[in-house]
Amino acid sequence: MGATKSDQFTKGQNDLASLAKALGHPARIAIIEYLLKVDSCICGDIVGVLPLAQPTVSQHLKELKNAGLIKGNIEGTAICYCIDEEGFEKIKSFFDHITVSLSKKKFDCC
Amino acid sequence: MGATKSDQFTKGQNDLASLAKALGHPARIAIIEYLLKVDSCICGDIVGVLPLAQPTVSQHLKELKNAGLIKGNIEGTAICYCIDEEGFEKIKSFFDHITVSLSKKKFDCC
DNA sequence: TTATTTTATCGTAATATTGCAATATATAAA
DNA sequence: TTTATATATTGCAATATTACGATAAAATAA
Repeated sequence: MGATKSDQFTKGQNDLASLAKALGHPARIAIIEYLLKVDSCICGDIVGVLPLAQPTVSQHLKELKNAGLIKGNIEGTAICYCIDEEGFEKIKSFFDHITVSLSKKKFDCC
Repeated sequence: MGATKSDQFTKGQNDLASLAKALGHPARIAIIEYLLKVDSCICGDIVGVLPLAQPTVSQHLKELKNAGLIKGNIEGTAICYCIDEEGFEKIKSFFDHITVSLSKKKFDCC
């Protein structure tokens, strides 16, 4: 035991959980916030911004990329990372759906 | 090492990460979807809906509750769980902020 | 009172995540 | 070519998560 029973849930549930999981670490939230703050998506200085060692940052970037939340291109000796709007669209539509449901129903019995 | 360096990040970053992390499991996504689907927030049959054992479901419910995404009241021999709108508001405002940022800037260089 | 029912907690095994030193890879500059 | 610079990968230790059987707790029903 111990492994998530992914095959027992729908693809939609697993996809959403993967996106949320990728955002479930303060370092990765910080990376996204930094990408939103800087004007360009060239961010060769991302390692210097975070309180973590270079391999650790590289790993977090990889996870965000795998989840479809950021995109990266080789740019000479540096890597150009930027927001992947597609991934964020998926999460946003989930929360928009929740907002609509909440406005229709009354969940104030608790 | 292996423990998350939470103290190196801001409270806002940690709070957001905690909320996202709580949604980072398909079973917890399934629980939220179920709560949105049923008309009432009385959900004594939540264990029967999920492909997991009762203690595991109880644990997932506890995590959602700790994260502030659901609320629970003792209701006789059953527990009444329902959506906690406050938690979802926090996440939604984060994604709304991202959407605004994305519409202002061009992240299409990658 | 003694069942019965429902949810929570404990204990533990299996697996996953986090973090970093060491090292590899790749491009640019000298 | 050699050197410098930047990012990726490997390997491993520390910690966290996931899942469930066993058991406890709490309220209702008989």
